[in-house]
Amino acid sequence: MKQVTINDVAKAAGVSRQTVSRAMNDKGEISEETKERVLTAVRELGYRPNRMAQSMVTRRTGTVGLVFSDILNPFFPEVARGVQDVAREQEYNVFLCNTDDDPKVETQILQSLVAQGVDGIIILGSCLGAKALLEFADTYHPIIMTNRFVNHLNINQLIVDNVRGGALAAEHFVQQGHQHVGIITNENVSYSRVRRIQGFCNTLLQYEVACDDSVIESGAPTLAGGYAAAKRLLTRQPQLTALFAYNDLMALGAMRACRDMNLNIPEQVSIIGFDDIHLTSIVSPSLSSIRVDKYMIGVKAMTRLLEMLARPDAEFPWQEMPVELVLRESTCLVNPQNGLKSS
Amino acid sequence: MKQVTINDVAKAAGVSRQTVSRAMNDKGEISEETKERVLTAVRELGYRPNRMAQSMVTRRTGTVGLVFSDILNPFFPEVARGVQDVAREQEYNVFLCNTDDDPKVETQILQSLVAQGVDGIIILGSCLGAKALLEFADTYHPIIMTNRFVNHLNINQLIVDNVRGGALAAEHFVQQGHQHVGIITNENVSYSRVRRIQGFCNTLLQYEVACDDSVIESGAPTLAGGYAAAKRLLTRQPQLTALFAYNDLMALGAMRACRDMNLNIPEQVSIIGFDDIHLTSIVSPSLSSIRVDKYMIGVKAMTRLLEMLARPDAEFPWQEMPVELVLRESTCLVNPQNGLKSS
DNA sequence: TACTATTCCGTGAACGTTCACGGGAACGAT
DNA sequence: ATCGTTCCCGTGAACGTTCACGGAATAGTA
Repeated sequence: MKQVTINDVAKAAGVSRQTVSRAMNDKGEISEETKERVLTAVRELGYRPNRMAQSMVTRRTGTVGLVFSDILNPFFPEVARGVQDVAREQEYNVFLCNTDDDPKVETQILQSLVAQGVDGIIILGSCLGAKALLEFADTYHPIIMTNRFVNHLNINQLIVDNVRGGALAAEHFVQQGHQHVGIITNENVSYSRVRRIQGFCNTLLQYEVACDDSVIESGAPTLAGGYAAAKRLLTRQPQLTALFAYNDLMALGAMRACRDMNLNIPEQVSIIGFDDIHLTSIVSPSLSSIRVDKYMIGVKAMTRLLEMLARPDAEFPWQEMPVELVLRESTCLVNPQNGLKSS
Repeated sequence: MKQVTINDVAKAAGVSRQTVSRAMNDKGEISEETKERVLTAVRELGYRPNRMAQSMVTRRTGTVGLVFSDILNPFFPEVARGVQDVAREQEYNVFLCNTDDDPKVETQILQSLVAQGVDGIIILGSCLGAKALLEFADTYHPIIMTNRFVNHLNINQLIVDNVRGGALAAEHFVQQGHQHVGIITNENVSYSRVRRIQGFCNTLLQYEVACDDSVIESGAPTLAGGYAAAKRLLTRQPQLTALFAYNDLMALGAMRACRDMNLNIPEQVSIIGFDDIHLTSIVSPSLSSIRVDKYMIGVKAMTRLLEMLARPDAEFPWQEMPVELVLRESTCLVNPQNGLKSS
C-alpha cells in the first residue's frame, strides 16, 4: 500500500535519485549500462513516478479539461472520444465537465480546472460573454474554443462552417420547391445559432423566399425543447412545409411534434437537422442533417492543444471544419396538395 | 501569469502561511478578526490554493477516475452525468476513460489513474479477469465496481438486478404467447451477460419454452453487432417470433435487421432490449426495454465512493439496482399466422 | 606529463502546501 | 506573585520529483 518512491528505486539500483530520473525520462547523461540496471529495478519494484510531485516542479500535470454543456447530448461524446483518443496516446488524462449552459457553472468549472492545474482547456461552445472569456484568457494559456470568435493570443479557434451549413439546408429546401420554411433554434444566443440562421436566411432571401422572425421559434437545444418549439411554430404558422433545426435533437423533437399533430414527414413537413449525430440514421423516417465530423473536431482540438503546449510562443491560425448535407428520408419535394395541408 | 501563492497572501495580510491555511480550511485556532483579514486578502489577490501542492501533503487530489468501455454507448454518459453531478457538489473532478473492452487498455488506464493520484476509481463493467482485478485491488483503495462480483475489501459492488431483468423479459414473451424466442447477446462473456441470459432462460424453461444455445447469437454490444447477430440468428432460426437483446443498441440493430429482412415489428418479431436508453422512445416503433436508472447508478457509485473516502476502514454492503419492464411498441401478442411467417 | 574535453553521476535547492510542534499573551484562580 | 489554561499564531519539516550545478573519472591531445 505504501508508495514506491524514486528513492526506493535509487537504493535498489545503487544510484542516486537523479540518475533514476535520468533513466526514466531518458534525457541523456547516462550510460546504457546503468540505465538498464535502473529500469530493471523500476520494473521489479513496480515504480511509477508520482505525477503530483512531478507537476510541482515541471509545471505540467498531464491533464486537460474538456468543457461542454451536457454530456447527454450525443454530439459531445463523439467529440470527447476524439479528444480522449489523442490524449491517451500522449499519456494525457481528460477531465470532462458539464456546464448545463449556465455561465455561473462554467465560470466555476474553469476556476476549478485551473486550480487543478490542467495543462490546457478545450471549451466546446462556451456560454460566457466575450468580456468574461477575454478576462479568463488573460490569466490562462492555452485554450481551444469551438464555434466562438474571441480574439486573444491564448485562444485558438476551431470553427464549424455554420454559414455554409445553413445555406446548404436552405438551398435544398428551395430546390425541392418549398416556399414556406421555418426555423427551430436554440434560445441561447450563441455564435453558432447566429451563423446558422444567417446562412439559412440569406440563402432563402437570395431565392426570394421569405424569412423573418415570424417563422423562427426558440427553445432549449434538446428533444423537449425542439418538440415544444415546433409545436408552437406549426400552430402559429400552419402553412410551413419545411423546418430547419438548430441541432438534431431539436429536429427529432420537431419530428415527434409533427407526429402528434398528425403531420406526415416528409410529405407534409420536411425537416433538416444539424450535426448528424448517430441517431439521425436510426429513427424512422431517418433525418436529413448537416454533417460535421465530430470525432475529427475532438482530434483536431486536442492535437492543436498539444502543439500549443509544445510551442507556447508560437501563433497558430484558426481552423475551420467543413460541413456537408446528408439527405435521408425526412425531406422531399413539396407537394402542393399536402403543402396546403388540405388533407 | 505568475501564480499567487500562499506566501503572497500571508505577506499581504501580515500573517504567516499557516494562518492563511487555517483561514481557508477553517480548521479552528484562528480569531474571527484575522480570518476576515486573510480572506479579504485572498479575494483581492484572487488566490486559489495549488491543488498539486496540497495533494503532496494531504494525499488527496480531489479527483476520481471513471472507467467504462465506450462513451459512444449512450448508457455511459447517463451514468457519467450522475457521477459528475455528485462530484461537482463536493468539488471533485472526474477523469473519463474508454477501454474499448480491451483488457490491455484497461490495465494501462488503471495504472495511469493511480499514477495520476486519483482518490478513487469507479469501473463500469470491467473486462479484466478476476485475478487481475484482485491484484489491482490489493494495491489500491477505494474502488467501486458495477456488475461484477469480486470479493475484496477495497472493492464495493453495485449490481444491477440482471437476473430479474431477464426474467421480466421472458415472462412477458410467454404471456404474449411466444413459443420460439431467441437471444442476441454480447460476445464478451461478462457477468451481466451471463446473469441476463440466466434469468431469461430459467424463466422460459419454467414455462416450458425451449431455450438453448441454438437460439443464442453473439456480437459486439453495438448497433452493428446487434444487426449482424440478429441477421444470422433469424436466418438460421426463421421460426423465432421474439428476441431478447443484451442491450438497447443491439436491440436497435436487430430492429434494423428485421426491417431489411422484411419482418414487421412487432407483428412478426417482438423485441425487448436492456438499459432503456433514451433512444428507445425515439425510434419507431419504439422499443420495449428493461429499464435501469442509469443516472442513479452514477449517483450511488460516486456517493459510496465518497463515503469510503471519508471512512477508509469501514465496510460497506454492496448495493443492488432494481429493474423494471417498460413496454412500448416493439412487442405484441404472437399472431399465429404471422408467427409462422406464412405471409 | 600536463592540460583540456567529454562522459557520467551525485548534491542541495526548489516547487506550494499542510502537519506537528512550540511559544507568547491574556486571563482567572490559588 | 505564581501557576495553569486557553486562545491564537508562527516555525521547521515533510510530501516526491526535477533543475542547476559541481565534481570525479576517463579519454583525447599537445
